[in-house]
Order: sequence, then structure tokens, then C-alpha cells
Amino acid sequence: MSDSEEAAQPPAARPTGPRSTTARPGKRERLIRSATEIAHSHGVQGTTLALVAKAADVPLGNVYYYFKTRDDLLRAVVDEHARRVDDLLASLDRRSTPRSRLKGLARNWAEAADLVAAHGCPIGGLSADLGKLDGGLRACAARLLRTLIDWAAGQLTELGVPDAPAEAVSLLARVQGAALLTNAFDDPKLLTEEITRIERAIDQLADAAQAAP
Amino acid sequence: MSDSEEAAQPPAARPTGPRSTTARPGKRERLIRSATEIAHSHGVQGTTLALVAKAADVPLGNVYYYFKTRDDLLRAVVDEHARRVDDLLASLDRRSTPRSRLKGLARNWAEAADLVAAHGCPIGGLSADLGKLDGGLRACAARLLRTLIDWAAGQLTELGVPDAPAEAVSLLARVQGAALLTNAFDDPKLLTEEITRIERAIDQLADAAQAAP
DNA sequence: GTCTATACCCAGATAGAC
DNA sequence: GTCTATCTGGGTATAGAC
Repeated sequence: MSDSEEAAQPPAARPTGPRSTTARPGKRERLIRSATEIAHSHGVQGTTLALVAKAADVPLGNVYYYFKTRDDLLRAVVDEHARRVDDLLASLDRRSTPRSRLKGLARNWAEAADLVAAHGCPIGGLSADLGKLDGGLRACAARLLRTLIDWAAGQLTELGVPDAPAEAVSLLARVQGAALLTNAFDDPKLLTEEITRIERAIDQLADAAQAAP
Repeated sequence: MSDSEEAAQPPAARPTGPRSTTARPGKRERLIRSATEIAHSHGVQGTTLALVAKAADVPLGNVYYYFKTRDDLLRAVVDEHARRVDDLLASLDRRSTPRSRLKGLARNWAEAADLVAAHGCPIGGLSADLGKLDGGLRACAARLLRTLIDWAAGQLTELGVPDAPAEAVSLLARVQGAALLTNAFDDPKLLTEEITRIERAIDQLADAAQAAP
């Protein structure tokens, strides 16, 4: 490296695996994935570097080559979720109608009912956990929920639903609350049934908007 | 004490303050109250004995005279919430109609909007936090939510609402989800507006049941 | 770049004087 | 009953050999 201001600069978020097609992802990526999983199952405060390093099969001391501090790793976890949300919304955007897109979003939680029953909603749980921290991480997770609400509000607007932003908040609230109860009672069926009801509510909103334009 | 099997037996949950009318509550009670507050603001994992002892103005070592382990103290926190829930529901039961009782329950969250924005719903947060623990505490918090749902289902049944249990779950889910978003965005208004919408939903359920008995 | 060993701190819990 | 001092374990973070 001729252009040197830092002797050893971490890879800094390469697109995907840096190696050949079949090799497992690089260490940085493995660490992020493990941390994301453990933050979901054990909560943010239970996400210790020892657990993450072990799950990623990376020696503990080596973690600090990729992340200066534990908070940096947690920030990367939020970014990872942001990527996943963007991917999901992009795939939903390919559907033909706003109604189908909104239902697809709701269905997405129902499909993960078992995971949600076991550990809660990854995004909702992360938000709640980060909200109880002291540092700059506090506000960092609300952006995931914000993205989802804004997207839903856009779909509702396209449907001609009046008061779309408030309806979007209600929709997300119903999903998040259902996820919380599902986790509390460890009962996937609660989530699938509640999502069905939410899909009905989406239909009613769409039908009402179509009837009175 | 003539009836001695234990040399020093902790007070074991006396009804209220053991002293004269104006003295502050006993140490055990102060510890429970401080722990309840800190569990709300810092989360269960952030509820350290040092913090609790300091807030209750009790020396750290003395905590163990009242609670054998930290888990015991956390169990006492859940019990404290259970008491508060029972009190709330008992006071609501004095209202004349199920509709008014249900709205009163919803209003209860709206009145605490600032606290919810700052730290989330005490019960929902506790449930989520305990769900991520290993030990026997895991299932212990779901009972608070269970109590609320069962009570709401009873009120809806009395109203003649069909599928009352599922409607009760939906109602609680909406409240809990609204609380989660309110906390994530640190915005009390979000909760008050969402509760208003939930009250409207209660009216609609009641009106519909009355129209078609 | 990678990994071992370890410093350092703060948590829960205990001992024992008072 | 009350409180100080302390033990022990596990957490983040660093030093430094390779």
C-alpha cells in the first residue's frame, strides 16, 4: 500500500465474501452475522464478545481487529438489519399492487412465527434494548422502524387511504405488539392468527378507500 | 420468638410499612420499589444490585438479608407489578359498563405516555427482558400480560362481542405495539393518539355487538 | 493479519465484625 | 439486624509474540 495513513486498516464493509465462490464468508461478516443472531436470542446486553467470537469461530482477541469497540460491532448489527429491511422492501416493491405489498410485509412476520415466539421480533427487540442503553446507540435502532413505517405510509397513500401516516403507525404497532405477546407466551399461533387479522384490516382499508375516492 | 426453626427469617412481604404512619417504608419494600423502577429504566440486565441498593439507600451487603439472590429480587419485582395490575383492574371493575372499563384500561397507558416514551411499557419491557434470560424467570412475566388479556376478554364477553379472546389479544397487542414505537421514537404523542384510535375500536366493537345480539 | 495471554473492572455473592 | 471488606467470575479491552 503506497497510500498509507493507517498502517493496518480494517476491510471496512466489503460487499460480500472477499474470497472464492465456495469459501465461507470472511471473518468480519461472520462476526456481524453471529452478533446479529445472538443479539436476537440473548438481547443486546447478553451479546458478549466471547459468545459472538465463539459462534463466529474467531478468536476473541481478533475481534478487535475488525471492530474497535463492542459498540462498533452493535452498530454493524443495526446496519445489517437495515440492509435486510431494504432488501425485503425492494422485493415487495416488485409486487403489482400496494395492497399485495402491504400484505406481503405482514406475511413476512407470520413466516418467522417460530423465531418470533422463541426470541421476539428482531427489530422490535433491538429497538427496545438499545433504547435502554446510555451512549449514542440509543436512537440508532429507531431508524429501522422508521423505514418500515414510512414505506407502509407510502403504500397506504398510493391506495388513497386517508390519514395514511397514522394508519401506518397503527399497522406496525399491531405487528410489533403481536410479536411481543407471541414471544411472551411462546406461542407462534398467536402471531399467525393476529397477522391474519391484520391482513383483513389492510383489505378493509383498501376497500374503503376504493369505495370513496 | 419461641417458634424457631430459622434463626433470622426475613420479613417475608409484610403488607405495607412496618413502622409508624409517617416513617418511610421498610427496607425490603424500598428495595422492591427501587428495583422495579430501575428494571423499567435500565432493563432487567441493567438492574444491578449496586444501583438498586444505592437508590433504596440500603448498603449493598444488606440486600442479601432480604433477598437470597438477585433472581429472588427480580421475582419480587414481578410480584410488585402483579399487585399493581390487580389494583388497577379492581378499580376499573367499579365502573358501571364493560365499555367504560376497557377504555379505562387503555387510558391508563395514555396517562403514562411520558414514562412510556422514556422507558417503554413496564410490563411489556419486563416480559421481553425476562424472556431472554436462561433460568426459571423466563416464563414468570407472561402472567402479567395473561391477567390483562383474560380480564379484557371477560369484559368483551360481557359486551357480547363474538370471538372475545382473540379481540382481547388484538387490543393488548395494539397497546403494547404502540408503547414499543412510542419508546423507540421517544414521542409521547404517538401513544396518546394511538390510544385514542384504540378507544374508537372499543366503541365499534361495543356498538356492533349491541346492534346484532 | 492472526492469536494467546493477560490487565482491568465491575458484577453477584459471602464472611464476619459490630 | 446491620454493614464493611472481600472473594470469585466473567466482561471489555490491550500487549505483544508470531
